[in-house]
Amino acid sequence: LFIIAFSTPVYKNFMQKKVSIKDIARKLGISISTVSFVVNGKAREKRISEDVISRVTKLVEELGYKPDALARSFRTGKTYIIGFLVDDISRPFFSSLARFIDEEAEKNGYKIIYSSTGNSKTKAKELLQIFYDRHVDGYIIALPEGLENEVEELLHSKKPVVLFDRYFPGLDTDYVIIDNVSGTAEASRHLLSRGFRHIGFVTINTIEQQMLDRQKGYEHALRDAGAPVSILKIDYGLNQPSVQQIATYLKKNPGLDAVIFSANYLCMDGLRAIRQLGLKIPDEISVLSFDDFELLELYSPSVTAIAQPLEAIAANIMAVLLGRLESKMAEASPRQIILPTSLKIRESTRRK
Amino acid sequence: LFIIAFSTPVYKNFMQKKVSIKDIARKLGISISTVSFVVNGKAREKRISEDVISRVTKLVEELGYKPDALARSFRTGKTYIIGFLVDDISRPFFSSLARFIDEEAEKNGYKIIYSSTGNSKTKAKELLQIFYDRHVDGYIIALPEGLENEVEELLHSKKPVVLFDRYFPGLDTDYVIIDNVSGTAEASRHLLSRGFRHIGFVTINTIEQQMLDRQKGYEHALRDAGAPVSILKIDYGLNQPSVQQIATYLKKNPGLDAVIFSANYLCMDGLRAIRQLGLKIPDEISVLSFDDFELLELYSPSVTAIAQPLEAIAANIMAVLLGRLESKMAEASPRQIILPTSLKIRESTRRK
DNA sequence: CTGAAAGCGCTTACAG
DNA sequence: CTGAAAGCGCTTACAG
Repeated sequence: LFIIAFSTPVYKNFMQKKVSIKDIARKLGISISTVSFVVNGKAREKRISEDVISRVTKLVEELGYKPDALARSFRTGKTYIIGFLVDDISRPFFSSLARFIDEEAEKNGYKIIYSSTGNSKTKAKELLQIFYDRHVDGYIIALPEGLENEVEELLHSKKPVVLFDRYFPGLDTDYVIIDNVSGTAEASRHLLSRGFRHIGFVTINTIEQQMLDRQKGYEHALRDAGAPVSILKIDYGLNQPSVQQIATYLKKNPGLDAVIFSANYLCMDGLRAIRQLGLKIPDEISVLSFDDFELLELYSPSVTAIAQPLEAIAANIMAVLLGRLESKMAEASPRQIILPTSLKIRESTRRK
Repeated sequence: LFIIAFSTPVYKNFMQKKVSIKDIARKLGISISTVSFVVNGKAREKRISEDVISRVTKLVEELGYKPDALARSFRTGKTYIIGFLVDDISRPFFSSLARFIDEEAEKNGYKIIYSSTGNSKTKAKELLQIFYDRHVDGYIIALPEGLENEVEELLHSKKPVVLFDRYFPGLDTDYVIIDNVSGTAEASRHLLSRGFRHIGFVTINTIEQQMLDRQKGYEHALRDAGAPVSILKIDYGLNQPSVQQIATYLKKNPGLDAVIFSANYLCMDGLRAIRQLGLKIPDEISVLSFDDFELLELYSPSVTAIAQPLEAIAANIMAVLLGRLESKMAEASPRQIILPTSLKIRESTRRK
């Protein structure tokens, strides 16, 4: 970003007025243009003499001059801020990504501002508007259902937009997702290979693409094996809490010997339901979760899970975004990245 | 913040040039000063005629004019950005706070940029510098060990600084913490009242005030009851992982009938150690954790925990910070808020 | 009651 | 090889 290493912490010198480009120019008896060129690494390009370069460099270091970020942003329109829009930053999946993404951004001089939509379409629109108004340089978005049009319009702003977690088949944009179909297919085959035949699948009643894909992987694997398919679609926001819906489902289907929860919050509720019913895992029912998280490894028995490659997701998001920002691939066609999941086999799916 | 309601999403109109204050002024044949006054709600104060006010207001709405955030920040020095510095944004405690804090900030037109120090003092200094360079309006900081001087210097910048989670006794600044001493004291008395006498305490080898306070509460309660004190101080970053250190401690102290883990990451490792040793909770050993999190409620048996009032912490942080930002209490003396914890009694501390 | 103008700290064509 | 100047879009003393 800057070509000069600034070692002096500047906020330690509040008392003295902050140094501006004018100060440097005046003290050296040269113009601010020249100082600007040197500071921005355009000295050679502008053919500034070696002598002037070194005098500027020296004084800049001495006085701890840094171009004011606000003035620069105002002038150039670049804020070095990236907007990160998620359902809920407090969910482990998003907060883990937040950590990795921030670290990657950091290395390139960017900062992240985030916001949680809480799954509200209205809120999501407002937040995108706020990001836009604040001139973020790029967007990282877990696309809320029904926001396809807004995101499409955002693309006209020519700022890079990278979707993740979900995508919308009709949107021709960058995205980084995981291979949901293969993830659940592999998990289903794992259960089948361990002798489970009556495998239930718990999902939510939605049109979200990633949830549909997960269901598809399960259905395909079971049909290929000639095993019966049994799906519970939870209605969120209905009067009945999901723990109860799952408990009812399990009671009504006593023949099930395994169940796949298609999201970690469903698995949490599933574990609660199973505990309520007093079922033993894995002897009475085998459990498998989409999206691994700390609890599953620590639970007794530990729970088999389809893990998302968090670090790889973050790395890919940032590689695409930074690539576009640094205009190495500003005009390249959309990069659509699908990462493999990995199955963490644990005690909850022990062979019958 | 703005007195005018802007309903038209502006990012939907990329094609047409963004409207500036000049456009409004030109179209109405008045000066930009007048437009500015009206837009900033200073019309009455500046005694602008009702006629002009309504004409400006109308056109502003019609064209969807919004003052450019970047220009305004540059001019006024206010960025409406708050810097949030934590150990690790992916930890549930911090990410939950991040969610609440963002929501509160949102209501007042502020955005949050965050950074994780990863417990590195050097990193933390750099990050504070970056926040400073970006002209954040305020700081919310989980004070890293050894950064007291830097934070003290930051106070000279006259931007509000609110510490949370930890504080440094010598620093006369705003902070929001919890009552660690009472938290562990209450927890200890709970165990004693349930018939446990040999209660161990697992903490880390640190000078962090909040960890010392937790230890103090435990020690006081046990001494008051005439019960023996037994403390394990984990050395983080040593060759031996903490799970092993805890397992060794438990093996060497077979007389323990309960153990308090003074942080949730210690409890996680503790649960792993207990599982390794094959000890039954709570029959062979009772477990209690400082800092509640989802896993503890779901674990079998569910684990008793000292819960921090996350929403209250966030609300208090923001109340103090926004109060200072809106200069209602710009010069008031430091607000030092200590919030009570609450004990979530669960199966892991069932009476012997 | 309203406007002309300075200025926030930069970057960048343009001129020489 | 370097400088004078315009301008980014605002806010705010100052003048009338």
